[in-house]
Amino acid sequence: MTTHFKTSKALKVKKEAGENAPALSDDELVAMSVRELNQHLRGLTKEDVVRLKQRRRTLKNRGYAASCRIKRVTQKEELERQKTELQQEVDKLARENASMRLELDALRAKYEALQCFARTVTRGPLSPGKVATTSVITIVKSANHNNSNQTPFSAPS
Amino acid sequence: MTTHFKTSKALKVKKEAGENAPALSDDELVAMSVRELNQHLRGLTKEDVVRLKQRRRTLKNRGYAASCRIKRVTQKEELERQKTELQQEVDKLARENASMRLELDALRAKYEALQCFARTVTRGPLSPGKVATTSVITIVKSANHNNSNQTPFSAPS
DNA sequence: TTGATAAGTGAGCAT
DNA sequence: ATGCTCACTTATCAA
Repeated sequence: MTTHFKTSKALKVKKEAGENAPALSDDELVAMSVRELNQHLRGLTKEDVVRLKQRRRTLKNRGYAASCRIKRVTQKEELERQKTELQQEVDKLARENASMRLELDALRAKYEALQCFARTVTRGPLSPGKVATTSVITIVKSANHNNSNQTPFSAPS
Repeated sequence: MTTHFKTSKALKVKKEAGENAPALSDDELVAMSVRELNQHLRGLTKEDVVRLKQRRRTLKNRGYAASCRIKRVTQKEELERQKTELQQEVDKLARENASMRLELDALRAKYEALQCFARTVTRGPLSPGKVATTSVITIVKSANHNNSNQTPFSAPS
């Protein structure tokens, strides 16, 4: 029994070795752990061992190269995404800027008109007040003719 | 003589053919025009011709691959440059925006103070004018206490 | 045919 | 040993 077992074992190992090597697919070989690999390496020629290990390394390298390319395009896309984002922010800020500039100019005009009126009133409260008020209203209307707000002394929105 | 010449010629041609092929450096071969190449191809085996042409193609491809890599990094650098540029523009616009916002708020405050004064004056020109003026000046001073402009009715810079 | 590019291979570096 | 990246080769596509 013992002898039989040993013999059959030895034969079996040899057989497995001879059958396993070609049975290994690329996917299996590359996914295998080192310990698993060593099991499959038993009973192989030194040359075969080297060959198999080299094949594994090559397969691994193939995967690394693919990762490397994917990483490259991903980073490029990310860069372009950030660029688009920044461009949108620039546009938004520029719009805000322009509208604020308009608002500022309009307020300046209103302020100056009111200032003018105030001077008139404070300088000569002797002249008829009705006339002074009417003249200021006219100035304000012409200052922001395109805007809706035509109330002389309203708060600046 | 003739025979000698012919023989020497023939030998010379063979000799040149045998010497030219290995004499061609990669740089020479890759820089050569098609017409120049054909001259060097004379008297070569079909196999040698194919081999030489293939070597030329491979060398060219090597150059193409190098261009491709250079282009890749150049484009990436360009993208990063544009990104930096946009970021600077965002910063600049944001600063402008903030300062305009301050200016707008200050002007609004000044405007409202003046408005308040104007209402006082126009509503009750019966009360003493000197008192009303003094009170407005106080308001304006407290409105922009950190700013330099403390003249009551000056233009808004 | 020429030029460009994706995929695969090996060299070499770093962990 | 493993993973990454560069330079090169090959296959393939477009002009």
